[in-house]
Amino acid sequence: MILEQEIQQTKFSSMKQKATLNIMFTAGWLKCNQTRLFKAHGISGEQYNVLRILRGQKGNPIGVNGIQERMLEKNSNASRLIDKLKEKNLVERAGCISDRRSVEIFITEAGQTLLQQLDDVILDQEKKLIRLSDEEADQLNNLLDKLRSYN
Amino acid sequence: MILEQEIQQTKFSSMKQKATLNIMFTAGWLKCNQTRLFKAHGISGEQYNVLRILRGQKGNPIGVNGIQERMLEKNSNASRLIDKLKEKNLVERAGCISDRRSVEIFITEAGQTLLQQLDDVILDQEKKLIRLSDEEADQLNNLLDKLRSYN
DNA sequence: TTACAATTAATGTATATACATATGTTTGCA
DNA sequence: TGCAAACATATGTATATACATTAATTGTAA
Repeated sequence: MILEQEIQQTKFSSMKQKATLNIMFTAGWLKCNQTRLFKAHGISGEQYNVLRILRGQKGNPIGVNGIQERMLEKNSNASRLIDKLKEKNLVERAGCISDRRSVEIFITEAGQTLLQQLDDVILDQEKKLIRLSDEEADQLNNLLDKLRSYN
Repeated sequence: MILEQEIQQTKFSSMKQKATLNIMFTAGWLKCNQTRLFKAHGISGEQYNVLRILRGQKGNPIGVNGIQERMLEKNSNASRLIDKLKEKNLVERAGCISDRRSVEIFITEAGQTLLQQLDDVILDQEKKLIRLSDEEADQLNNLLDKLRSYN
């Protein structure tokens, strides 16, 4: 369905306004679809995001701040998300010796295992959900990058 | 900045995965920028969204369900958002006579005034924020619509 | 007409976002 | 050295999202 039908709005003040709504609507749609998958595995979308960031570190230490910077939602609260993940034994905290303000976070074996289980499921869902060719997806990526090209 | 720099991730499992992250990241970025504007006027982004839907009705009655359907975030909670708007006298509720389960929601004069104040500010911000030509914005809209073209 | 499913909205609970503030630690510079 | 500013993280509060459940009303089929 085109955006007009989805949100039942026929006119937009500008092409940019329509693009704004379209991006937000599509993001909500994607998130909604993914949430169900994550939930089935006992974590939330943002918790998954944190786990992926930690895996991407390949064992290199990263602090709460570093995680926050890499997150999709900049205003999320890494500190509390890490708490939740620790309760489930998916991550570990370790005080940093060289800077005692900082806390280093690592993904546990259990965390790695969970991510591995999710990898295929997520890719599969994305493949089904996103009705674009690789070429079109690439175009879309370029347009989004350009959209945000503040200086 | 391109997505890779923004979220400091260099490799993606697929073009579609990258597009997913890019859409979510860009939506978060747009939302974050708009939130500040709304806050300055005492409402939240989703409250603004509800007000816009009501204005779009041009006086035609719409129930809580109808609003929910038109919202960008399908899992939001229109009932409670309307509560908040009512507290600020931006909307009114009226019991529906033909169906006593239903409640009809209308935007008040104060709500209209607030929207009018916000209209220009929002458009202006979008104009500054979104670094695309109208043609590119149109392309983006088409790609997003196609992306979601489930049957 | 009654019984039951469908609907409409409200509410309850857990989690997340948005933003301000607090606490402890480090750094830079007078 | 001493002290203010900057920094890293945690916490507090209000709002929103995600989803299940409740309560009232309506539609419908036996």
